[in-house]
Amino acid sequence: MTRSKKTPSQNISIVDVAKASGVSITTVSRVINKIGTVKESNRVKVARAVKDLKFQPSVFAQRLATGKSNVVALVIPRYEGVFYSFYALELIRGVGTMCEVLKLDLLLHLTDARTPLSLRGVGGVIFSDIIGNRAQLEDSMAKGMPSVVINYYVDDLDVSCIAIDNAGGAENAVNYLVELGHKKIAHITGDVKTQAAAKRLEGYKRALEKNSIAIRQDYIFETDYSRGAARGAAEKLIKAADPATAVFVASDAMALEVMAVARELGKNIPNDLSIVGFDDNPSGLYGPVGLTTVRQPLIRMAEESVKELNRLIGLGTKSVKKILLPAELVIRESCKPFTGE
Amino acid sequence: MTRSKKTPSQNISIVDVAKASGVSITTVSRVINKIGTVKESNRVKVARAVKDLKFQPSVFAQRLATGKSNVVALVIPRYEGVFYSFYALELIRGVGTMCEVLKLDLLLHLTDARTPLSLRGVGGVIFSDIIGNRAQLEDSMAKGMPSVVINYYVDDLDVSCIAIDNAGGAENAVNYLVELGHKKIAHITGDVKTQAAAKRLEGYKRALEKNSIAIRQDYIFETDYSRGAARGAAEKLIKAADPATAVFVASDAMALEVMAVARELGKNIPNDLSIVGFDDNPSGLYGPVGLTTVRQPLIRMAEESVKELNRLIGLGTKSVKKILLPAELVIRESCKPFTGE
DNA sequence: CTGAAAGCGCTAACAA
DNA sequence: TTGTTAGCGCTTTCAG
Repeated sequence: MTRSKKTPSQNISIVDVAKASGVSITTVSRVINKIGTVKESNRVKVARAVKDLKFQPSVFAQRLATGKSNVVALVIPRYEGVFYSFYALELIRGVGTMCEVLKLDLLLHLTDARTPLSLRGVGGVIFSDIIGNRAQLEDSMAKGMPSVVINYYVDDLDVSCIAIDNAGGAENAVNYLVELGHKKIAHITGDVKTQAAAKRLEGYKRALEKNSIAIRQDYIFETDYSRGAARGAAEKLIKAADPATAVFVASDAMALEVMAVARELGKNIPNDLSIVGFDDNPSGLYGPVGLTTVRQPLIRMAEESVKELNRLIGLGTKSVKKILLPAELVIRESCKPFTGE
Repeated sequence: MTRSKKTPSQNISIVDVAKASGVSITTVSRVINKIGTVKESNRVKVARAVKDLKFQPSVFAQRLATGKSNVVALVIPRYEGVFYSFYALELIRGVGTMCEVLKLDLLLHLTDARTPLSLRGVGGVIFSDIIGNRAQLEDSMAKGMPSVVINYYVDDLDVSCIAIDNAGGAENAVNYLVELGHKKIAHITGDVKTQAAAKRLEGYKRALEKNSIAIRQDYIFETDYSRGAARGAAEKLIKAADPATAVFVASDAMALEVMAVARELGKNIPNDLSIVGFDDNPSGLYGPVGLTTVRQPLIRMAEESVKELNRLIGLGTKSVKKILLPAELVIRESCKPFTGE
């Protein structure tokens, strides 16, 4: 069985197109790559042959010849809390969509932080968050690989990054509660191993300080972003001897759980407890009272990261950009002014 | 500026390794590809050179030379309801993890069903569901591309597929309700454009028929899998003149919404309404009463699909497998025997 | 404006 | 066991 033309487009190469259109392969290459210096009549001939033969250039040959790759690797730490989230899906959606637009190939790497990444054949890398896998980032940079980090603001490395202003967003949320008259404001954190959760906690503290409200350790509940942990925290929070009148929760998913617990314990939201979440997860819209929350531009962050990476790949240079996107408060119905004494 | 060795491993080629170890590139190639016919002493020499030089073969050159590609494309229709789900994330996680294990590259395609897929350089394709993009599947098959479809049982095409027994799972769920004594059993469907939702509806009807319970159109509420739609359906269902005593809901996310609505309307779960969901979404574990549901082995389905694709790619043949994975009932607290007259 | 020819880095007969 | 050599399909000088 000789290697015959089995499937159209499978074996059609630039040579076939060249023959069919009566020019050299060089000229065909020029047409493919839209290099202007081709006589119109030839361009048309080649174009028709390409159509007729359903020719699609081999990406491998192209990449081998040019040494360039338009593969974008998206690296997501296979970290329980992080991956199972609204965040992960939004991210993949944003990055995926922008890659389709820019004609980039998206390679997905779900990595345990330990194994070194295989970056062969990759043109650039997007690191989604940095959780224990800083070594992978540094490795990538050392290889001269265009890299951008998202959802993590990298201070001490010369790398492009795009993150959300988590501290600022948290501060807005808490300020809002303060303006409503609350003084006893609790915080249910996310997993503080993530920068996002750590920054939200930081913003919470800063807002209290600026408003001269003492920080009470018994009002801070550390969790891992899971609903189970949120439930536990909520129970403690509500049953406390001197309970808070408002709570800022590090994610909407958790905030919804807090709402549920409150209701089960006979509390009314927002009359007995004001709640602010973080994410602007559409789930927060349903349920009896809309969840007041902090909106993070996740899709935009994801899209920007692809654009930035594309810029870096194209440029070949190392000009680095650090972007912090604002997070904005979205007021719905889960907060009430504090009317106690 | 000449093209000098900028970064180690960037320009190291098989030639360098051959020189360093004093053998031909062929021998190096043999060592890389673990072809046995190499004298041990040479194998060691080459291995050391590879280590020292941090040589990593160029995947492009390899693929160009062999004509093979180990890139797996995962095609997910960019379809609102589908992508925003527990399902999508589990799927990506399962496929992603198995690809890392089998050393396959995972290419993610979020596609609108219209644009023809660019499959150049891809070794095989996994179609997640088929929603309006059957043409893409047929195209892929026509090109002789190893293809497998998941979450959609394809009857009429000679293609491997792995799906969940949605009809069977639904039947189990409804049978369980019948066994509990319920006669008025409603169903809130998912988006029946998806096969999964259609099959669940089918299973619901079949179970009723087998139990000689008349199917009532006013007990069937069609939705699009969204929480908003679930809410609307739940309100109608509960406020109906002759309300059902039990409901089988096509997804856990929706079932949770139904629970919430019921509570808001002063109903007690499970005393006033028994609820069964579908998915075994961990969210169903929290909340005051655990959600009885149908567990689908999503991760397993995802993993199997990669294995199957890998088999097809390796085999080169066209032996097709069609697998239906069982969906099992998980009993928790959201259902009670019917004690009415 | 065009084409010949030299690679890109690797694999796979085929000889030795 | 090993090495020689001919491609894989395309891009890119460099001469026309």
